Amino acid sequence: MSKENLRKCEGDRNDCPIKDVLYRVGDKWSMLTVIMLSDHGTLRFNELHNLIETISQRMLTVTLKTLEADGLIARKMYAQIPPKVEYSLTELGQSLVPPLMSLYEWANVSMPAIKASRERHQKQDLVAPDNR
Amino acid sequence: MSKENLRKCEGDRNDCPIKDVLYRVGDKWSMLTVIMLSDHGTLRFNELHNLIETISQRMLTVTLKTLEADGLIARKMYAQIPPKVEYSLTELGQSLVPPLMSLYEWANVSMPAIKASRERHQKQDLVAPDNR
DNA sequence: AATATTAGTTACTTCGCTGTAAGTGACTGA
DNA sequence: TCAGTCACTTACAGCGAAGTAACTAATATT
Repeated sequence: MSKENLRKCEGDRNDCPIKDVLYRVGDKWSMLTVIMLSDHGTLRFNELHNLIETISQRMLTVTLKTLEADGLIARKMYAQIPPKVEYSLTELGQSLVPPLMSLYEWANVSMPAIKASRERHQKQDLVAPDNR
Repeated sequence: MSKENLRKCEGDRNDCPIKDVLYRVGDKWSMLTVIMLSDHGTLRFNELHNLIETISQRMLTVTLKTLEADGLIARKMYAQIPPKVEYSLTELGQSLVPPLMSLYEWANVSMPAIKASRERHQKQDLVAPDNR
């Protein structure tokens, strides 16, 4: 059924749903942000900034902007000073959470095996420095 | 249950399973390669190269190397000339397919809405070029 | 002698995502 | 008058992933 679609991935950027989804989901901060909002419901800018300790202000605004432009999060600002802005997941954003979680669970289960495999390969490289 | 773990994502690189999985899965060609192998079972280098039309030889070898180092694919080479090398998914690699597919299905369902949202936002920007 | 085949390697460049640091606006409270 | 708050913006710099193009080994075929 979806096999026909998969073969389209031979093609370029926009025709390939796999590239699509990776481009949307594969950056450094989007998924963390989505998950934080899924976890806490609604958060203000600085609350997000505190939760995702290592993100810079710039990257947080950039991330929030693209997520909002894509309709994954909703932004509600209050006309008051100092400003107050609240972010939350839209329905579309919430629909991302389950597939994301399944990837997350996979990572939790599989990362040990992956890291073990990486180390095995590193050792092999060291053992055979290859005459050249 | 996993909430405790999620909060760890505040921390840095190696402690965060979400960054882990994105780093492993979020590059440009790895997932396409995994899915092609899941779809076709076993493939030779040039067969993969033909299936993923836009990948360069270099990126294909790089991608295959890291996937192999991480234990996601198996590489079997035959001692003959011209060379023959076959790639296939390991069990670990196969375990990645279902979560990947759930993301892929999400993309298929949600991309239209996302693209519509993007266009709506573009228009808004054009309508309000903001006096400066 | 030249060409084709397979599975790569090597050197180099480019692109864009990400990070750093400083500045902004509008108002409040000391 | 000056610092503080909140949610940003802007300009600039860096680095690593990705791309390009040419080259290689070893043999069979013409």
